[in-house]
Amino acid sequence: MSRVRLSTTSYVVLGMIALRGPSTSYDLKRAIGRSVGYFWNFPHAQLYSEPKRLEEAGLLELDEEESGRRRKIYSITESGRAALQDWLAEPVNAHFELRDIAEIKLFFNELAGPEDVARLAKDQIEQHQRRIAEYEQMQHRYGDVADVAPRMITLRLGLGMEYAALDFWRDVAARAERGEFS
Amino acid sequence: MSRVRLSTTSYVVLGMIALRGPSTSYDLKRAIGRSVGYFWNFPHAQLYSEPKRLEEAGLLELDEEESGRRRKIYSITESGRAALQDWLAEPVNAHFELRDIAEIKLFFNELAGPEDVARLAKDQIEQHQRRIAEYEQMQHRYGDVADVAPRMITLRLGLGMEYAALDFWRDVAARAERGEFS
DNA sequence: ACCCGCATCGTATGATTCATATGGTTAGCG
DNA sequence: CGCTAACCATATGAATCATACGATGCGGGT
Repeated sequence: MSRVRLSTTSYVVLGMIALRGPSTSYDLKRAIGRSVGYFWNFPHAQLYSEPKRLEEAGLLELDEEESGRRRKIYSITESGRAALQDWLAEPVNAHFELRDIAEIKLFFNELAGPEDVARLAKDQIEQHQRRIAEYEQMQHRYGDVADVAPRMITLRLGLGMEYAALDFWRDVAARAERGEFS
Repeated sequence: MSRVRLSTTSYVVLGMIALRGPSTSYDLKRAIGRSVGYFWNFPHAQLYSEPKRLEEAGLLELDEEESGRRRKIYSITESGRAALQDWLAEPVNAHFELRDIAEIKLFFNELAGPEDVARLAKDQIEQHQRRIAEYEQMQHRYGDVADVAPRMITLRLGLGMEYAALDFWRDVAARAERGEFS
């Protein structure tokens, strides 16, 4: 029950367990992969080490499966829930962070060949179309399942950004076509 | 001139020096802060260690100021330029990555108080308005300065994403108003 | 001329995070 | 009943990160 530093990752773990109920690391990995993972990346190894830390801090409670794999099942404690709620109530002063290699390459277009830019744009268009299809399928499947609907709202933002990106890269492709990067 | 692993950061450094000409680490820090920094984040310390690495690998050339601070001035070598161009020609198979704390908190809205969501939305609206103003000012100032214009194209994507986010959070704020998160 | 204060500039540090490789386990199918 | 594909977990060293601190020099005021 010692005092520990909680990172964003910690709160995602707490939040996921609070939403889903008792979960194993693997459960978390899968649940996060289809949701929060889209706007906060995790190496899965962290989903094994982090719950352990949180358990040692008294924010999670550990239970082991009786048989089979004897997997570790974590559930949230009162003080875990309290920590989470405090965090949710805290103001967010940060702007989102983006890491986009494609944009970097485009920024350096002066140093690249014109066919490089065309290729880049084409690939990005495909990327975003794929992602849009993914999101839309989720929207379609879970959009009006009552007990998950409140979590689906972030999908709208995901889609909005995807469409913005798609439009942009289409425009870049058109410019490349017209020889603007030569 | 040993073989080293080059990261995205490495290429940004190479690219910046290729664009700007001979530069000190501090120059890089500033130039990146107003441009590529918006879609790839750097702790500034890396802009001191990375050029050193690249110099040891023969991709940059080091020159020291004669007087004063004797700052280290880096310029790109032939093999540096070649490495950069190879990278620019490589296809990008990755989708951009996002890290957005606000979205995480919204995802967990079921666990938070309704006034938390309203507050969150309000803050995000301000964040994005501020960022939009920033971008638009850049657009306005440098939009038709011939020698930097080709680098300004990424601004459009930045703006597109900002507007998508702004719309989204306005919608969330309106929903909060209507009591949808209670 | 000189000195003071602020902006400029640079580096070291320990803590986190990360990618990746490797190794068990189990269900279910043939 | 044995085999294989999917499932599950951890260890490791490298890369990244935030942050704190230290140094330098320019400009203005006296």
